[in-house]
Amino acid sequence: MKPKKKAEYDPKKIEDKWPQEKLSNKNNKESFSKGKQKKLVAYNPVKIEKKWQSEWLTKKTFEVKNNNGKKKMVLVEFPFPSGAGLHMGHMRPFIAGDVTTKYFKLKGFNAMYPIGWDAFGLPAENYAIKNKVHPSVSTKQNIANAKKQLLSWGTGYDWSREINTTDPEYYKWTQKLFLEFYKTGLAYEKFGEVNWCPKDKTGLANEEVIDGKCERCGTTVEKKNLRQWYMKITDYAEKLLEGLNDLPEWPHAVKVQQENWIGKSEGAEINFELRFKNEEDNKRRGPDGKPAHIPVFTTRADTLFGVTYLVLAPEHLWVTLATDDNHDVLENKNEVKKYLEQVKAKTDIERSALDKEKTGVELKGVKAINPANGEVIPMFVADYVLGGYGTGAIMAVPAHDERDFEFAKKYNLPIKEVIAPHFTDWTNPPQPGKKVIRRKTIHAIIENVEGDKVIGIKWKKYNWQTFVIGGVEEGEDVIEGAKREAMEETGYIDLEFVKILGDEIHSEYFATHKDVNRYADVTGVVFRMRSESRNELSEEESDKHEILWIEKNKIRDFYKGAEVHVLIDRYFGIEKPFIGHGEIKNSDKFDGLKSEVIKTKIVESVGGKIVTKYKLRDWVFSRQRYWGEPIPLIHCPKCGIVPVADKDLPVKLPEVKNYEPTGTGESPLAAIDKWVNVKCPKCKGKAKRETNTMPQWAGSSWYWLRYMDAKNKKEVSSLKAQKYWSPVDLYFGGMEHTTLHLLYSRFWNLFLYDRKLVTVKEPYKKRVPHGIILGPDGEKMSKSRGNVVNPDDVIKIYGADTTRLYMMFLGPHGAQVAWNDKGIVGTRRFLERVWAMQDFVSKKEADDVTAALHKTIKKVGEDIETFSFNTAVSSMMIFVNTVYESKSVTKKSYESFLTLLSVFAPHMTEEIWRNLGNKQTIFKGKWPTFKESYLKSEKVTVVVQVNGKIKAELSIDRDIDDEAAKTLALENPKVVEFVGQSEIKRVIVVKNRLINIVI
RNA sequence: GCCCGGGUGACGAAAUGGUAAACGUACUCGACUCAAAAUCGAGCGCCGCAAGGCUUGGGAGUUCAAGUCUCCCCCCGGGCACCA
Repeated sequence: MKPKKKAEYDPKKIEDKWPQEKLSNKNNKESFSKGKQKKLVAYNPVKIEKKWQSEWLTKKTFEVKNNNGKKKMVLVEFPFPSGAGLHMGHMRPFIAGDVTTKYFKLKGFNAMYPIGWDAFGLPAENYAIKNKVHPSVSTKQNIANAKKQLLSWGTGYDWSREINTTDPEYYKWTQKLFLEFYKTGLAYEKFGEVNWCPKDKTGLANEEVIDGKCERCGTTVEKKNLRQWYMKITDYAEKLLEGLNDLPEWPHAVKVQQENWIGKSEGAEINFELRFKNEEDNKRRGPDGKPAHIPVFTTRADTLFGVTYLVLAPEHLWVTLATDDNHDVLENKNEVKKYLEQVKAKTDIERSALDKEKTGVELKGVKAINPANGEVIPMFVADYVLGGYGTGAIMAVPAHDERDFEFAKKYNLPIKEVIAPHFTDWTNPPQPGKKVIRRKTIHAIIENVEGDKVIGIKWKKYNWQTFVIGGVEEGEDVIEGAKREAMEETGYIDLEFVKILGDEIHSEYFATHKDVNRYADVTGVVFRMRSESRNELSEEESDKHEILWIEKNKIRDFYKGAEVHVLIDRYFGIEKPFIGHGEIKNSDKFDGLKSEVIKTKIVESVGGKIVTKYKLRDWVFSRQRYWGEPIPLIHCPKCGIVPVADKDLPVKLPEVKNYEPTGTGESPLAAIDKWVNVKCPKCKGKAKRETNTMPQWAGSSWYWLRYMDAKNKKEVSSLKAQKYWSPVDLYFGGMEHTTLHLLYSRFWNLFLYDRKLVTVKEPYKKRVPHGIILGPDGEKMSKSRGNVVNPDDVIKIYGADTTRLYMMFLGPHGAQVAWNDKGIVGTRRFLERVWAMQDFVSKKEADDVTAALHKTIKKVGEDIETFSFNTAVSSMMIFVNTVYESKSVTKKSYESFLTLLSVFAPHMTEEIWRNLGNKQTIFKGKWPTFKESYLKSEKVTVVVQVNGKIKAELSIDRDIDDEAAKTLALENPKVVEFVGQSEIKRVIVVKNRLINIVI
């Protein structure tokens, strides 16, 4: 544990260092203003920012209408309004989205930037309990506060579309959509073991358990048997996976993470028949007419002949039955029962700890039969096999699976190889079109007399380092061949054969010296020198390579080829399972075939079936808490579960005093008799409401649809509105939601698409993840660490424009960065300089300024579209620096520049824009266009290299032809000096950039 | 262990295979000032008085040319983790 530097952030301190008056350019106005005329008023963000914020709000500057030209919809994950307010982590994506949307507006798009409140959930409820206010009250306060913050940041949200998941007018539709799932059978009730957070006192979905801990509060999750509602997300596993292919603009990392979470694996189910000790048991037939059997799931059916035992998970039904009081097939029933109890006592984390030694117990009295070869094999129960995946039973192939190997070693079970290792040399791969020659070859390891070193061959021509290698000739066996090669290549003649290193392995490569592709059947052979007697090496041999003595422990460093590691392992007596693919052996009629291609054939030959499995599990959709959407169902003793009628939606949360979680697995709503007891909508008899509520993720699973049609009283979101706005063009958010909200909402959308309630399959065209903002100490911001920086404090000191700009300048949007005030003065200075440019406005400007402006227009536009906000800011700084060289700029250029800057620093640019005499807001203006012709200067600086090293710079005319450039370069005195009398082999000219002279 | 990102000055960082360190911070010097701050101007990777040489985590390779491409290794961040 290294000591961590404590956070040093203290707004007070910074205020001392940078008090308002120091930051404002009280004095510098004199130094810039050319004396005469009126004096420029100092830049004062406090005054300016408030003024424009309220004007934009009252004039509805950022509100958009439906069906109003080319659209863009920019979404940012809507915030949870916590008691602590919005933090730096919110600011980053919110400002990025704001910059981008404002840019689209100026580009002429009807660009929507909506916002709302994801206000249900545990934190709100816990906060309310702690502060002894009703969550509905605290939520209202928190929202008001967060809204104030957002406005003070200068964001351009469309407030006419504001939503709030806890508003009955909103959750009415959440409930309606839930019923849609229910009616289609995709929401179902089940009693069973679920993840339970003892602190939050509620069940959790798989996605909410991270490293065995509650995603919200970090408490270790327990298992509890409960009645819960589930969403059948597994029905959509394939569609969720396939849909990723339709999202070319999503980041690779996000797609990979979702793909892993869905965890598709294609394999086979194969039945293993059982043999009992008692013949009577063997005659029994199951309901399917078949003898007793265990189906196993495997992705490596090609290794079926290598199965040496079977393993069942402790939760496997067969184990449960075999150990109950009604059955008596096991000879060691008590031992097995004891083992099951031991397993049960372990937590999930203990069970899955990787370094843990594998345990298990043989199921004595029962055997399984390998359907491929009829071998009778033992059966085990062991907790390295999971009950919840596949069939809960595996066929163990210790020769080709690490876990099985480990288990087999521990319990002394047979290990049978069925695949010969195969390697392709990727540094020197087989070349397409070349002939493939298959040949027996040898790798000979020759030990010295003392036995502490072996011979290594260093090839002079090919940059290889090998053992003695070579082919086995016709009529020789491998030992003879190896001995012959060894003597030829090394000259040593007194060699004693020691051993052969196991079976053949296969290696494919391009044999450069023979110009063919080699498919080598390699055998490792070990010799020991009895004496050092040696023949003279032929000249041919000694030209080819030199002989080195390698210490045994350095062998691996000397010879690095992958296939050789297997031989070296065998040489040192290290046993390892081979998990790759290769040639099949010991497998009857399949021998000699490639393991990748025979899976299906083996499965067919034993009557198995090809199946696909997913790691994804159904989504536990109910919570035993108060502050969530009530599930709109009624339990009737006669009619069963009856959905609440549409006209009776929303089912409102009852206003109650006591809403603390019970911890019994029942929701606090269950105690509210007045609310619970209702009439059955069907038979009108006595019935009870469902008392579980929906999870945190319900309201956010469809919220973007509501933005499109926020005021609709009749439906969730009209298809007409959706047709215009869908899909969401850009979705800013965090990586932490990849397998939570982002997956859940894709699932809802895919389902609603199938129900024809939405118009597109995938809701978000492009996902833009941001790196998290760390505290000044480089650690995750958290109250307990005391390194939380409040954006409001920063704004108070520097102003919103400076803070926004710095937030964007801090680093690449996708990378995590530590919030550090160290550099923020730089962006403030930049804005001061932009402000002071008001004094530079004149009729003329230098050509440099015009060129710089056009370069900046191009760069800022491109950078915003690729979310490279940091470099957009720096290019604007370069422009301002250029203007400061000549201290004059035309009004037109200044206005163009202000428009670029306005998306980052809206307040100040709006203020100057109006000062310049514009009557309308800058945001009704137009994004400037650049002229290609201004981007190019007449002269360019070209670098002259000699052999790749820079020797001189030339200033030459743009686009002059290569020959002319070459001549100029060769005439340059510096170049002449370096080239001297040397012969010039080549000259490479890269237009307008570089000339490289090779001598 | 596997899968994604990363590793570049004192620091945040930039670089279609083509001048490494743009822009900003910090620092140094100069101007202004009685002085300081602010501001303006200049400098600022390392070694060297200089000429010049070296430099993008380490090692190899491809190329006229590598931070960028290929292979091996080390380190940091994130995700998954006995998924058969």
